Amino acid sequence: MGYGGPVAATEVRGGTKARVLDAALASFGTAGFDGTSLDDLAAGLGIRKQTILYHFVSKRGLLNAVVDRVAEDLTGALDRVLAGGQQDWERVDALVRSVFRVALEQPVLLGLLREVSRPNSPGAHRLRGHMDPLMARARLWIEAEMAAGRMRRTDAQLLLLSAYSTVVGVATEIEVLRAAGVGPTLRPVVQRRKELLRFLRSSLDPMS
Amino acid sequence: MGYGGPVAATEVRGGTKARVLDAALASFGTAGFDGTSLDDLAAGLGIRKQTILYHFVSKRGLLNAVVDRVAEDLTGALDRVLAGGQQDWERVDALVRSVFRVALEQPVLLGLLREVSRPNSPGAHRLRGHMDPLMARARLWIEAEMAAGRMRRTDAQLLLLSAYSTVVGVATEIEVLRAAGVGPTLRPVVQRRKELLRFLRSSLDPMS
DNA sequence: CCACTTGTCTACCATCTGGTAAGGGCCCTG
DNA sequence: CAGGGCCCTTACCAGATGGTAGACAAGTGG
Repeated sequence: MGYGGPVAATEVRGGTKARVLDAALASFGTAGFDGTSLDDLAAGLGIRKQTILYHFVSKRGLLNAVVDRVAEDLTGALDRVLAGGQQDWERVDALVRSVFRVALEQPVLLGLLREVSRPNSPGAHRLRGHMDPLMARARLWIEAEMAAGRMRRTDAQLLLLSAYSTVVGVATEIEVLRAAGVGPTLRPVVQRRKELLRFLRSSLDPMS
Repeated sequence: MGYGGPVAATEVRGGTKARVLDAALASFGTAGFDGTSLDDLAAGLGIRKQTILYHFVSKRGLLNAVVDRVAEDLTGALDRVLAGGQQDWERVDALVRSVFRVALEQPVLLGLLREVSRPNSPGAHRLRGHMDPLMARARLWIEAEMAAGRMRRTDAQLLLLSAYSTVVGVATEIEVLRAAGVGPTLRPVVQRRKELLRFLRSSLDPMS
């Protein structure tokens, strides 16, 4: 069967489940959920579709697992930043830079985020389950800062959502650029980061 | 059959073809190409799927027609602006405002644009066929302005692609906001427009 | 050594999909 | 009124899709 027979049955050659997860992330992020067939996905891994279903029960289950992993990656990166001791604006700056770093290191991750951000998309609900607490937490922090006079008063939620969609929009930008045959996409992405930081600063910095 | 029988055969009640086109635009833009089934689309219109295929030959044909219509709408709006006599920066400003106006009036249009901007997406190629000449035209104009010293020197193509993906990104933003239950989306979109204009101005205005 | 669990496979299925073939009502024109 | 084009329909199909059932190999623990 290509790779050399059934092998040791109990999860050898690098963890089938993890490999499926990676491939699914890439496929969902580029071809979309509907555009991904379990048969093709399995074939690409030298595996039968039923093996995928064994690990993830259903296609929806696979999507949920992928969403969970992505959310985990992102919140992990954010938590690591929050563990550092930055304050006020420095913290905002560090958070933004961290998210952009993750995004650049794993573009597929952004692709999935965009795919799943579409309303009525399966997985949108699942993603909200991860994002809502994060957003609420950030919102409370910002509002506390505003109350303490360390940040300027503004609509915290709208600010956060705007920042979020900027990040997701980076996925679109990367794809547009690649479609147009433009090579290294670093510069425009950095440009976006700069814009976002300026936007946040001009909205939050008490020194206008 | 629901709406009251076969009716006058020859295209009555508002033009079946146009109605299909509208519904397809909405469905492709929200559910995506793969996520749209001709049966469902037809059912939503009180029509049989074969009627759709009669008018558009195939699903791909339908997508192409939808892409063509969207491109037509956009280029039409742009041409109308270009017919006006603005010069230099005023022309850029008017073009950006025009595109954003169309985008706000027909959000579905943006949805499709985003869907189709995905590489490997069917329709991506078709869209490029419409966009490339537009882009080339804009690029030549900008470069002429730069040569004449009326605009600052910069990478025109990258600038245009960045502007384009900003507009497409608005679709993501609107969807994110709606998903979060935020009501009127006017303000953030205006914010994006402002950002884009500032970006263009700071890149192009010879008076730094 | 046997019972059990785990991971993968083969076989099969119901449903849905885009698409073809063919027919029929309606209008226009000769 | 006969013929043909236009619009939409019913009937049907081949292929792909997600999912179920069951077998089989290999490791694990008593």
